[in-house]
Amino acid sequence: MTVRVRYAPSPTGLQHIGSVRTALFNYLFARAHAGVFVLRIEDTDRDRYSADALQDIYDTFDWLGFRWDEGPDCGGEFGPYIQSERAEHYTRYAQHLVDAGHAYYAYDTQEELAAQREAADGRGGYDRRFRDMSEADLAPYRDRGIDPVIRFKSPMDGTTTLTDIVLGSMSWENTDLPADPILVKSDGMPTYHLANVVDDHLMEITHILRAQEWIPSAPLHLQLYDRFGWTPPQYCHLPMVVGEDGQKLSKRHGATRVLEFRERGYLPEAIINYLARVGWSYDDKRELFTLTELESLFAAEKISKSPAVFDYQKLDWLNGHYIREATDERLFDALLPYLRSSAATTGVGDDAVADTLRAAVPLVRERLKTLGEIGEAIGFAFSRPDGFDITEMVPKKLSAAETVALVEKVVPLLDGIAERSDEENEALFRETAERLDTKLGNLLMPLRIAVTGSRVSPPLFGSIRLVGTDETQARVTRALDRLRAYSATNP
RNA sequence: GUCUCCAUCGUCUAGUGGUUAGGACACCGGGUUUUCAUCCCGGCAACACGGGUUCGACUCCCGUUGGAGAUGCCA
Repeated sequence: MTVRVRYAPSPTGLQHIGSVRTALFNYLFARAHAGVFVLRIEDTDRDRYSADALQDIYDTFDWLGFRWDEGPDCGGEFGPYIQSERAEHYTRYAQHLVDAGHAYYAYDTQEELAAQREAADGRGGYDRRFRDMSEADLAPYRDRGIDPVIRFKSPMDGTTTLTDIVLGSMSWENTDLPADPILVKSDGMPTYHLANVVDDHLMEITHILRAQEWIPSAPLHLQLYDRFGWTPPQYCHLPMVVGEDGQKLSKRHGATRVLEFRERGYLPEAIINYLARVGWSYDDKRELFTLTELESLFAAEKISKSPAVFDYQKLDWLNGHYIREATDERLFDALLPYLRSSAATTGVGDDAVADTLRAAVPLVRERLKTLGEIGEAIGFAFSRPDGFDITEMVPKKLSAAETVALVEKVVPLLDGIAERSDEENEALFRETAERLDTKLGNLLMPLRIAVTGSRVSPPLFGSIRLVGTDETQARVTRALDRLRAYSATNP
């Protein structure tokens, strides 16, 4: 039997990093077993439906670069793959359950249910009053003019046992379970419970990999399979992804929406590599995995049971790793949009930005954790840094006057500096430092500040090449003037 | 409250009765280096607690504590 798994998001919100982890595990599980990965849109909540959310699903996976084998956009023999287009199935099977005496119509008003819930002190407790009501007793309720729901006749004794691939076996006393959950809402739409069971069966899903938050509803699903006379799929509940406080990951922890990670400059391979490792491991050594490698290495047996904290720092490290590993062309293409939209390049022509970036790629690749940092990293190449504190130019253990003297000696070396190779420049500055009996750093740090405006920058000679000889000389001259003025008033 | 699940360094984790409890991120030192970063080397740091079972428990059982999820005409 071929393995068939599904990712079944509901288009009510933007794709969350935790949901996508579930999608990834499903995808990898399918690939590792030469199976089929299905995308099914669970849009049975008409109130919360959002077209943007639907589009976000497609955009997210386009970006991440892994796809489903069957789905609304590519079809498949088990379609349609959008639940709102499958209404006939749910009503048919719900009616089947009613006819077989496993479900019934209920005519409660929202107010009555709210009152019951309050009386039960938040403990659920539906009173099941329509469960076995006679036709005669039912009549007045039918005339209330409200659209009924269909409720499941949940068992009132016995136990239900779930066998899970990662968690093992767990059992519930049926009396502890919610009383007669709703299968079909008053608007005629199925609830998740009915729709998911019917669809998973019809679509011949063999394994369900979903987050542990679904565990409490698993017994209901099992009971439904039983009433339908179907064999349930294998369950595999995935550990939750939480924030550093152990709570469900949310906005206050940082980015949670997947495309937000793209906006911040994360590479899809970093996201995939990171996500694969939260709640799953390969062995006691390996951290780096490509999607292709994961497709053959993934094993459900290695999924962990306990919740995992989303570690943004580790993601940063991985992202830096993949940035360093990218080819120049790839990195250039990836970086360009970030640089263009950066404040550092406002008013700069597209060609000029691209030319500068092309030259800067080798300079920044080992210095970036995210693509979004590019503007900050080479902003000095686009506009003259004027705001810096002039005392920054003065190296440790030197006075302002001594620094002025040193920089004056260096100015002649600036002629044609951007046209010389790093090796030539380095040799030149080393000779000079030796001749002046000072450290190389004492020559270069003041220059670095003058040219880039910061003590932290890409390698000096490369940075100077981005700026050009003329502009470098202008910046140094200007900084030197400021330093002289400072030196005069602060002897 | 009730039900269910979970519990190894700060974090992600390896470990399946006998290990100096391993790796990675982060952090702290050191080296390379024109700053930063990269890279290399080193260090810090964990089996929640209490009972059992056993010759022997991080590993098995029970309890406690802690955490999480669920308790919807949302998924």
